[in-house]
Amino acid sequence: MSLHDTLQHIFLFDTLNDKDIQLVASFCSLRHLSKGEHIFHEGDTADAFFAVVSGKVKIYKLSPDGQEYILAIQGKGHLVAEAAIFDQETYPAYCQGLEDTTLVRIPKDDFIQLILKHADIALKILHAYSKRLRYFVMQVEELSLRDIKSRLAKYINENSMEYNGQTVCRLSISKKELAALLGTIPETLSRTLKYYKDENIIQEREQDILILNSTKLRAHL
Amino acid sequence: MSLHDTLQHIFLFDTLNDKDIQLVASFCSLRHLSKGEHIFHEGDTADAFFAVVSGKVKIYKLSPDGQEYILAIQGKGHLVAEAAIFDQETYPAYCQGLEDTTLVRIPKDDFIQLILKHADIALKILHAYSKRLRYFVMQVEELSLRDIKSRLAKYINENSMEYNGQTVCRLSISKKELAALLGTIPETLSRTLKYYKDENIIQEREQDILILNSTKLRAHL
DNA sequence: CGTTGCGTTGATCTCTATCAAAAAAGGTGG
DNA sequence: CCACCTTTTTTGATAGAGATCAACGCAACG
Repeated sequence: MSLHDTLQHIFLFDTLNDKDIQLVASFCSLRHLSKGEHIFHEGDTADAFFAVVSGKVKIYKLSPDGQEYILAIQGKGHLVAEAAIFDQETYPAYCQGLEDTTLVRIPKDDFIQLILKHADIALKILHAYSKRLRYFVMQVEELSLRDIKSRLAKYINENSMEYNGQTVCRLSISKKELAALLGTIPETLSRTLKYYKDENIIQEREQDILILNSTKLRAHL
Repeated sequence: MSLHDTLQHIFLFDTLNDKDIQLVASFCSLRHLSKGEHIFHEGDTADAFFAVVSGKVKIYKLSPDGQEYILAIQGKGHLVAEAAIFDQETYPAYCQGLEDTTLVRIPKDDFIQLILKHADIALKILHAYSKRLRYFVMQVEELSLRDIKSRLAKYINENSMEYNGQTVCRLSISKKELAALLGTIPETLSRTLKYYKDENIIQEREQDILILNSTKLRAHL
């Protein structure tokens, strides 16, 4: 797929006419990321943000003693680092590919010029910001008011899908990473999963978590 | 001070000419809030956001069992609920006056129209969003990787000022509220303050915390 | 095969919430 | 200004959640 076609499918730009897409294409570029590769590190100069075309990246921070905390995992259609663009000069976290990933790189300065001409794009990115902000408010709330049982239950609940009669949550990330995403450590995650398994609320099968009793699971939310 | 003059001093509008300020004044209004009074509750329809003119408000959430968590305390010059405007329909938290407070109420729909005409205002609010987002990212990081000693040290450090030779942190909120802001309870805050006092790192005097040993304090960050 | 990293399990320890109660601080009405 | 009541703050004792440390099974991989 060409850059032009790719851009048309990014929600930020999907109202633009052909001529304007052409303009956007003139300053955007595709960036491929192998598994484990970084697009940026915390503290790097933030001169661009990204839209995920395919694959998945994790945004994470490191504590002074090296512990990792995952702020978000962004897949197809998500924006990455859009928050760093209108404020400071540097990225506030690390961004690394969880698998082979393709992104569109959107340079800061050109995008600002675009907004000044197309105010409706400003509204769209404001909308994206609002969603992101709401997500973080939720995170803060969770971390300060909920325990790990509850956070895990929420994760499973929100990431499960109906799959020929079964409600399944596919773990597309490692348990180590899930732990970091839930704000805990692998040992505790393992024990919490065991708790739910012992209570016959869930069951593990390869990459999947089968939900046996969604009522009981929701009771932990 | 008239609404017109007040608006001119809000950073969102400080580049507008007199005629446009007139326009903004036509849809904005002043709102006075007594101590303890709410502007909005979680779940209320979000049809406006606010700018604090004087006083102070707290934005907080309640857990199912009634525990309060303060997301932010906003004083003069800050925007309130700007995040709720471009996304969903409802406020995600409560907002209550900590003291007698005056705010400008900015209705959502009119503001969106304004942005479409003045794209530079879009940039300003995007800037405000970025700052807010960065703040929450920091909060999430703190809550998941730092203990309470560290969070308190950070608070004292960031809210202290030089005051004739002394480094002082004025507590403009109650300790109960400070506890809720740090994501803990008053008992634990009290004990943590005691720890720092016993270590001769700080000293309390009326509304103030005197920093006796900022090196040791920073060592806890 | 040895090595390396992930996941699980067990024992222990630390931090923080909870419960209880006293002390201190603030109002309020007389 | 004082007695009274309410709320905040502090202190103590206890319990529980989750981190840490250590060890082991297991799969992937050179």
